[in-house]
Amino acid sequence: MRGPIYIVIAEDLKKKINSGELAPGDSICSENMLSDQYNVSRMTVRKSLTLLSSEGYIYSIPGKGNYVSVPDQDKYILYFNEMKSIEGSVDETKLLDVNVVKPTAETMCNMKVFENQRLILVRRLMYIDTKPVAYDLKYIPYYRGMPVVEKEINYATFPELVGQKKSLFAIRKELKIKAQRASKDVVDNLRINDGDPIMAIEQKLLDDEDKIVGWGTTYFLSDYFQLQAISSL
Amino acid sequence: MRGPIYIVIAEDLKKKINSGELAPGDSICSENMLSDQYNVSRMTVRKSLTLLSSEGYIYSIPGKGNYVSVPDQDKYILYFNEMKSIEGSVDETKLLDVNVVKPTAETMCNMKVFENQRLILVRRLMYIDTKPVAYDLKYIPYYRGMPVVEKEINYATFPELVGQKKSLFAIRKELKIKAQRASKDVVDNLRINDGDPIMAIEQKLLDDEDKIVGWGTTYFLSDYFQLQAISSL
DNA sequence: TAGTGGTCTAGACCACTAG
DNA sequence: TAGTGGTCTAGACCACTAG
Repeated sequence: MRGPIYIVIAEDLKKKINSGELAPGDSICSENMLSDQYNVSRMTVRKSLTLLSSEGYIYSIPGKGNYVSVPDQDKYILYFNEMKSIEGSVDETKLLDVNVVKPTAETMCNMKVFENQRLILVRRLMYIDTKPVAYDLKYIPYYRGMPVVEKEINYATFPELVGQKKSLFAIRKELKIKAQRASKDVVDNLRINDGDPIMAIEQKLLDDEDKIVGWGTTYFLSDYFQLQAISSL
Repeated sequence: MRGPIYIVIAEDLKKKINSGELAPGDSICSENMLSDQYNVSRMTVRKSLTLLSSEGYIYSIPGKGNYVSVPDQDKYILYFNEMKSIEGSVDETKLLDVNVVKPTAETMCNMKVFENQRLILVRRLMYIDTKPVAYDLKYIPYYRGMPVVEKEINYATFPELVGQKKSLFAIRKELKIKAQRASKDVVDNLRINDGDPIMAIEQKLLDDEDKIVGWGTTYFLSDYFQLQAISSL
């Protein structure tokens, strides 16, 4: 139980919250009371409370006091990387082709672009033991003079493909995860049977101005793919 | 750009990181230099840096300095609640049955219990427009004298079923998400065709001593189910 | 040895809450 | 009006880094 005092105070409060002694909505001793109890300055108490607040345990109402939060039961941390997500990891990635294409109705809608805009379409296959286990389609807005270097594309994840200019900090990502029957395109590329179950993960990449800088879907053979998530907090 | 000075300093640094002016690994001006630049006390600068650190933008090496983090590209925030996750939301939940059962090989393995332990098995169906769209199985360790009140179970989420004693803060959860063909049990309950694609979400609940306090799977009709996640940071 | 971040103090002033 | 949390200061001492 050694270490900085502010950690000790924070741990003491955490214990009370975890045990249920302090329930969601309950108020916590005022900062002045805590600094008396622990015989520390108010700033040290505030350091403990700031920590607990940033971890989601408490919140404050200025002028009133600090209170125990209602834990967000539905929030999870998910790790996903289309190049690393496959059980046993991918042996090989094969770049099928890179093309500049006209937008379809689907891509126009999803990427919010007009008919005259051109898109780069990158198609890849991931293999385990020479067996294709994932099929990957990615669209990136095409601008005149953009270099499309195939060598760089092969092993790059989506943000790497897109974020050459901007800092990776500035790129937001959204995932949609669904189970579905394999479509004809997927059946052909993964050499599976019509209607086999597939895990489809759609990725959308947005820059700091909310412009869509990339959109695509990875189709995973369901037997080779599983996502894991853990509760945050 | 008004507001507390420590927020201004933090936003200034964030801008430099987002624009790429400060790249991952780069060192940040020392706390003393920043307090000179902004004409504030070192404690105020430290407040800015603590904020950026807790948000994942920077980290510090004591004795050396503060540095820009390598952003965790693969980390996402996922919201999931088996009672609210269905597109258009569930109209009705039907409790099929609650039974005290002997553990199977599967539950013994997943819940780390022995043959002599008994389990409560709760089976539920979720409906939209009288159509069953999700089938839910949950196991909870049974202890003598445990009340099994059906009324309370019907609309409860998993943590609510389990966490009556402990604080909800103390319960950790793990999800496994996979696409699969419907098994016979699922086919029968959801009244679908053999082999239809299903999204299976397995939940494991652990208490603060890492004991497994609940385990179960929800099988969603894939047409009615989609998960969304957004990049954290 | 000079500089760095980590911890802690004792004070100040503020806006806000609630009796 | 007494008490609360929010911001900020000017100092102190520490262990650590790196020349």
